[in-house]
Amino acid sequence: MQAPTSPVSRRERPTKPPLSKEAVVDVAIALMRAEGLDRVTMRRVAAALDTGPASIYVYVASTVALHAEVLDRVVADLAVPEGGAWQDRVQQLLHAYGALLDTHRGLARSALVVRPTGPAMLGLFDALLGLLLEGGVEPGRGSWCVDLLLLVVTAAAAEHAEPGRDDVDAPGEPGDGLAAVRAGIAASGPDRLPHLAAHADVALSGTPWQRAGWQVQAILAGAARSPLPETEVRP
Amino acid sequence: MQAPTSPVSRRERPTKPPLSKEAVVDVAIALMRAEGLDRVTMRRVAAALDTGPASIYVYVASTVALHAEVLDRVVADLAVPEGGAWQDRVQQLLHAYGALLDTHRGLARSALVVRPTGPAMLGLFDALLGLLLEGGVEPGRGSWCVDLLLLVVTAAAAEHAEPGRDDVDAPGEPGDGLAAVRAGIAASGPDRLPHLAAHADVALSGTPWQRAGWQVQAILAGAARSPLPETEVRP
DNA sequence: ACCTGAACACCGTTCAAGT
DNA sequence: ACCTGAACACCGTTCAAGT
Repeated sequence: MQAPTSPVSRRERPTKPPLSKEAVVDVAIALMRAEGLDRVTMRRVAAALDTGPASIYVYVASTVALHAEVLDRVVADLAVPEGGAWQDRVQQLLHAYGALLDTHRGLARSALVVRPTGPAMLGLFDALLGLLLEGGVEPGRGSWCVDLLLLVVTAAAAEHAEPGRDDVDAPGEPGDGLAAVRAGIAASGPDRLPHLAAHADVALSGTPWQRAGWQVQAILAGAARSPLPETEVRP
Repeated sequence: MQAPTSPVSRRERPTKPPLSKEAVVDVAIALMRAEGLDRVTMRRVAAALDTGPASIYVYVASTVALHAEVLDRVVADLAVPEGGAWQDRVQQLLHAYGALLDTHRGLARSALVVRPTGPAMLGLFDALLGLLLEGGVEPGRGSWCVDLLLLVVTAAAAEHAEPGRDDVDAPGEPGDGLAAVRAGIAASGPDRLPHLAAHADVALSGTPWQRAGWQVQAILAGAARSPLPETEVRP
């Protein structure tokens, strides 16, 4: 059921490959689409390029740097929505970003951890900040708000990607976070978890995306009402 | 500069160790305090207990399960604040949780990824939910809000833990996210990142904790004003 | 029945040696 | 000068064999 070792093998490129940062990231993305980002390792990328792992370090500083590069390349495909109210455009852009993370296995988890600084990611940040400014949000608030919005969407995507890792889905197995929580509540009992036990149904309701949608709304609603702390600029 | 292979070696326990889930987690925590959670591996825990890695799998299902167990044990030390307004108590409890994540190297990053379901973590969730209910927040909103609050604090702790991994600190080095962002903005230029370039100072201001503090306030402010979507309970 | 030695199948990263 | 083979120092997990 598993493909042979090199999904991008010399069969696809009979001539010697040119070897460049671009080529490395290309191969990494192909590998990710085929098997998920956590199988995109220095050694596998090197193997797909018919060379040793040391060669990759000429173009990319580390494995996490490679993963960050992949994320940035993928994010570069996002387009800023044009029509409609600024809140709707924020929601559309965040939705598109979430969908992007969702279609590339393992990418969301990585994005949750890396704090990416590539040009495309900064472009996304800038676009969202622009929309908030358009909505009259003050720049300092706006930046922190964008931070938070991206975090929420990324976390939702990572959570949504949780269950079946390779298989279709494994109900009740480890990885089924919802069932684990339900079991945990039952195990502790209503004495130790009075509020959770009383409201378990509503507390565990909704998909990660529904939750994220509400959270985004709540953040936007709250941002306009919360003043910044004193410390605003640091030298 | 590096300690010998087993920080918890047979020198500390000259007699045969009893071997139990408790003992395994104890050793894991000791190892984490000494070297950080990402050095808490099955093999090292096994070595510290003078046995082979296979033995650990009798008590813990996997490495991430072990890390989750460590988190839960550490969180169990949190106490719910008693006096004051509910908002202040929420903030105090979140602050304590953040400080906890902050004092154990590598723990925040792990917490960001695992979605823990241990009794202590559920207890923290329950306590926060209780405080929101006390503040008149509706249970469904409250649960999603607690989710978001914990996410924000965890992400702040993970970000704060970024810079010097082993060394004191390495300014300008990879890992200095702030400098990387600044460099990225400069590299793209004000044409491609108009809003970020215009507001770079204020956008990059504040520590992760200051940012998280504001975000928590904004979330609490927004939660009271955002209605739930239609889907509330699922069977 | 319960535990574990040894093996399998991988990793990231470095550096001395080659072209 | 630039690239990389080979080595170093690890991993998680499994399973057949031991007690």
